[in-house]
Amino acid sequence: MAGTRSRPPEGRRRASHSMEAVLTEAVALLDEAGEPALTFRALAGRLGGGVASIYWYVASKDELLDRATDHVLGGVLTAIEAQTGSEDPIDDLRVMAVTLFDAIVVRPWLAAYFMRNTDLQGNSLRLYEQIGQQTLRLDLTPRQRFHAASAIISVVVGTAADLGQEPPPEVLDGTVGRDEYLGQWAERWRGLDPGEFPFMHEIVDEFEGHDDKDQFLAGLELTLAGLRLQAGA
Amino acid sequence: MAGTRSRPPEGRRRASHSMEAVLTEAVALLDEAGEPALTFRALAGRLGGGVASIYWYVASKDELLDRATDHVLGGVLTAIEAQTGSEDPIDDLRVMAVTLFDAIVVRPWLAAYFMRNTDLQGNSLRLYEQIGQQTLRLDLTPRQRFHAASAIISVVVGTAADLGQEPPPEVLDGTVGRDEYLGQWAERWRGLDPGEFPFMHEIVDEFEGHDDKDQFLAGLELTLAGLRLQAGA
DNA sequence: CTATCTTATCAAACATTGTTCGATAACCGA
DNA sequence: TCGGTTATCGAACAATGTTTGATAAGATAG
Repeated sequence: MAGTRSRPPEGRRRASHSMEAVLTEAVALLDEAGEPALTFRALAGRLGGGVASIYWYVASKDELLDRATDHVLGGVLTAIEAQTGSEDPIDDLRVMAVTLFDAIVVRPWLAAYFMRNTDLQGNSLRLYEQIGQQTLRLDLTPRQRFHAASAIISVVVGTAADLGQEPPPEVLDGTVGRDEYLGQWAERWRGLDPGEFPFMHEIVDEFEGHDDKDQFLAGLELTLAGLRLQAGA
Repeated sequence: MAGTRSRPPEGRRRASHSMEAVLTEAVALLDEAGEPALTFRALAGRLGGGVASIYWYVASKDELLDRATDHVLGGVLTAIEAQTGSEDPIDDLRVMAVTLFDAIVVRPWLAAYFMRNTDLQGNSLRLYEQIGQQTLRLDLTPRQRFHAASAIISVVVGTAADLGQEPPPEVLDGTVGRDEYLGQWAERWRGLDPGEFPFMHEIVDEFEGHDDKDQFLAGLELTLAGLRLQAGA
């Protein structure tokens, strides 16, 4: 049986990872092609090692995604902390929400794992704390503060997830521009029965060529206006 | 080679499906154990047929999920249409949002595929239209109406997805009650440094034993208040 | 220096998944 | 009876997350 077993390849060296490297490469894969691109084999290839090695650092793919999420959330958090300090706590809340929103737009995979993330700890917890601290400057009850902070996070994540859904491949390939894509939907809606779909006809012109960021800002503003009203300011 | 090939089993009859049956069983599987429970093999087993047969009705799992989502959305839509007609359009909006929210709470898998659903048509389109029609009764610009309807959907789906995330297995198994589960988080937060986490200490009592529905209603009310303000009513 | 334990790596196998292929039954109009 | 469309199904395929057992490399103790 000698020779059957694969003898130690002399030229081949053992790879040496680190948690930092694993997370960095994982995030890179996620950024390049989204969630399905992050496979253990692709990640192992990037790290120049074997597949099973990754399991020394994380116990499962879920944990890998949790850690990757927390990893990038660290950057978002420092960006947010550097921008607080306005006179108006509502202005601060707006800035924080926008910063988080922008981060999710750049990394659409964040939204999905922001929700699936039951562990309110680490940077996720700190982010929640930062937003909540602004509500401490408003004249609210503890319960209202609890609801306000949660509502703002929901608005950001909900809108970002809704708008950040992957466009169909023909848009990603660049064969069809975004405007053209929106135009196709607009065209379809214009063909609907005006009696049955008066609203779609009302907004189809607005939809065509709309900006996602404006849509988010408008929704955020509604929540902030309600909050300001509630605080009696 | 005669005999090698599996000869037609005489007692075994061919199964006969239908699109309706496929979707019904698919929804049943999703309801019982969420998204991962819906596999083509499990579905085929329920239908008493072969795996490949399902591919005559749907081209992929994505399409299966889209159709299943649209299927249950039909029921939500009729429930919503039966409840409109209040004097105050904002009251109607609230009822519609709550109805949709309740449907997602019962079926947490809906939230995920509500967002991934790029095809704004079918019942999804009708639902959007129903919500939008209420904004027609408010004194708003077309753009404001477009943003308002989108914001409400985002609030509902975002909050439902956030709150409807699957609790850990120990809660599902019933070995640990929900109150006990919340209590464990509360305990952890109480151990945080009060100087660094003043907000968490402020709301930990509210969090313990809170109701998800109340949390949603509070967030929704903020958006509706902002909307009412914008409409100048 | 040697022995031993811990840390870290890896190839290979395993189970499960979505999907495709080719065959073939069941029905139906001519 | 024939031919074509509709519908079903077993078997195989490729890709995935995960486990196993072996083993190298480094640190630590004797």
